[in-house]
Amino acid sequence: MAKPDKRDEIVRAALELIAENGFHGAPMAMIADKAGVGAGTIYRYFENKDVLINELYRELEQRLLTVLMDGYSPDKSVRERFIHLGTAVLRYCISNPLDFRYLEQFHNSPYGVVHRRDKISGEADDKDIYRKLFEEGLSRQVIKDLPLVMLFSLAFGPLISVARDHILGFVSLDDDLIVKIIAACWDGLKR
Amino acid sequence: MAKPDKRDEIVRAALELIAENGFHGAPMAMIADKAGVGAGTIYRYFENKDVLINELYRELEQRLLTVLMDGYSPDKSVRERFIHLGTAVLRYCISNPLDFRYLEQFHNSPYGVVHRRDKISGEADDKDIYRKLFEEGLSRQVIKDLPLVMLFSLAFGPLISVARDHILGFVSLDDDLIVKIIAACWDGLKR
Amino acid sequence: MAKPDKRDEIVRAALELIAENGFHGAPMAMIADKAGVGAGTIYRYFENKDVLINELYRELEQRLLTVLMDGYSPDKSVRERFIHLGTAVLRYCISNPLDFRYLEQFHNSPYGVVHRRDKISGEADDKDIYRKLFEEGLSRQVIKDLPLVMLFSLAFGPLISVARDHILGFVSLDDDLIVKIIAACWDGLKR
Amino acid sequence: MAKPDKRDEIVRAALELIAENGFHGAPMAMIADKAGVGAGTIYRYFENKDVLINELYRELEQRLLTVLMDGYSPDKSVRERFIHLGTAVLRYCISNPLDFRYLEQFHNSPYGVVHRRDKISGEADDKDIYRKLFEEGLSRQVIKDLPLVMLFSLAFGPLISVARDHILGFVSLDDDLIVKIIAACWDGLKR
DNA sequence: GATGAATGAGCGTTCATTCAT
DNA sequence: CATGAATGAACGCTCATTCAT
Repeated sequence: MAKPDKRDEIVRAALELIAENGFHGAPMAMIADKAGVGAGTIYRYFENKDVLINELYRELEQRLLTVLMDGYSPDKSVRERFIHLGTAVLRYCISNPLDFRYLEQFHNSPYGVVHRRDKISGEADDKDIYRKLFEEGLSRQVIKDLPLVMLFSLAFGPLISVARDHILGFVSLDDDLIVKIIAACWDGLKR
Repeated sequence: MAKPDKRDEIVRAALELIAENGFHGAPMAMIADKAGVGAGTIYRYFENKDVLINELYRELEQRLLTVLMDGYSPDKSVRERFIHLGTAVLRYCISNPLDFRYLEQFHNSPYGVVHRRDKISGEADDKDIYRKLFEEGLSRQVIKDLPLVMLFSLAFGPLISVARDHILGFVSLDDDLIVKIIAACWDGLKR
Repeated sequence: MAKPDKRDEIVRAALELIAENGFHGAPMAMIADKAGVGAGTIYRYFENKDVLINELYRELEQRLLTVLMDGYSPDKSVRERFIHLGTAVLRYCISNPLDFRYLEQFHNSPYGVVHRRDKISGEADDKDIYRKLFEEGLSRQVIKDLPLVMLFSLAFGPLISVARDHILGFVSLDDDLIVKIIAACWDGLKR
Repeated sequence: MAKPDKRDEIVRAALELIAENGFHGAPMAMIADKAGVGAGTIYRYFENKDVLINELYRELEQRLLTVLMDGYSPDKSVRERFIHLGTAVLRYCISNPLDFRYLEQFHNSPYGVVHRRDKISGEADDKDIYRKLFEEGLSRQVIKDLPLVMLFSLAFGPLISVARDHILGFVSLDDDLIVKIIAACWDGLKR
């Protein structure tokens, strides 16, 4: 295995450039430059730009999942768990704006669609915690009887939107507002 | 005067290609081709690609606004008006998937950010109906006391997410689900 | 014959645009616009852009020749005639900067080379007066014994250079300087 | 470090094509082709076409300056120095016709005007030798009392014209004629 | 393994010219 | 005759990818 140093630098550089400038505002040469490696070196670690983009996505997803699971207790009520997760997501996005903007770019691009399709018969990941939580909520009849994907929309739609507004400077989220917005999302979900 | 025929064909082709492939999956030559015109012809109607993209956006926004206003009655309750609007938005997106995907691409791009910033001191448009509605809801104390932008997130976040899922085939929205999701959004908003 | 009005407008517009912006700063559409005619109309009067450029050149050459001949008396001495011509040329260039700049552009372009080659076995024109004058000067042994083309260079080189400098604002030619520069040219020529 | 080989080939190709066909008769693709490199390669060495054109100009100017200075002795008389310089210029132009035609194209274009304006508060270069020479000639009262720019015109105008005629085949300059034309220029300048 | 110079297809855009009206 | 909308070849330039060193 090649020195992970270089791989890390490439990934970091790609994250920063793509988050700030979008996929086509981040040429491979610029990524290489920012990473302090030769242009050709990127291709030792990633077959091509698409692969780099997808692997970077997976890494960020993993980081987010780790944060979500930190302090997550399956013993608490559905509502409490929902609030734990929502708060964690929002705080993560706000304190890691590059990660958030990258994830957004990814989702709003052909990559995102492919990715979701691939996941219809998916393995365990961040969304799965939610899936289990929602399924439990459904069976306990504490949340609305709607298809899972719609519950995701109800839960994530406002969060993502609000996180973007914060990052773009249209609102300034503090702890109070974070709590309130998540409570509001819960109001949308709960039966 | 130029036959508007050609302008229309260009706009239609651009809509379709950009909705399906994103801005950089839609080269001018391809748009021209699909529109059945010469490459240079586009430039008789639009100064450059940016202008084409922005004008197309404005046209779609206008169409959507028209649909929203159809049957909108300021005399009804805040809740009823919210449901009218939400239903109209969702129905429009579902029956005009290209429009919806175009609007999404636009919003999730530098164009969209610029557009929003430009509109901070904005004139009457579709978002303004919502603004007025929310302000009334706030003053009547029927919706939560949150900044306007967050109310937008609460209202639109789930709608957009759900519309996308429908278009990508992840859910199949029927009238029943539409009513339910909008009711859920209302639950998120209402005090 | 078509209304000469339009032809004149086209020629005038072409002169102005080409003099100010060069040949490729003067698209046919812009010339048509400035001339107040349709783009296609130009092609009724001139087969193509090259023809327009060449005909315009010929017109300017003719105008200049007329000015040169005004008050020209074959009876005066070679020196006096030379000074008459030089003064006339310089005054013309200074008071018709568009004409001058056009002529310059023309000479310093493939058109100019072709034009000169075509003229090696040439008819009567402005240069011919000079040719006769120089031939007479040679036979009278009042000017240096050099090939004709070199005499032209000695006579015109400084004039053109000085006219350009005046138009570009690097010198300001007044009557005194005009007289002096032409006298200097004569010093270069005379035996 | 890139082999300067390629840069040289590009420069040579650009020189040849532009000298022969003018700036717009020398598309980047054609230059690349003639240089035996890919179209994109040019942009590794020159930011854009303008930069290529200007750098090539500067290189030629430098070469010419070197030739001028070779054997130049500030101790000789103004006349002798003038003749040294003029002879060197003319010989250089004649034996490097591509250089000469390139320099001409450059001077007779917007580039040239910008270049001259930039140089009004200029550093030492080829023209400066002339400036010093003329200033000395003025103070010694051996050359005519005219503005510097006009002295340049008197000195260079005929030289350039005669060099062009030679290159286009309208005269054939030999050593004898070179000496004579420069002597004639001196006659024009001297008091 | 690492490099970065080289590549060339592909982009957005311009403009001389044509031809239906 | 006059028009100007339409054309498409050609331009300057970018960038993902390759490969000799």
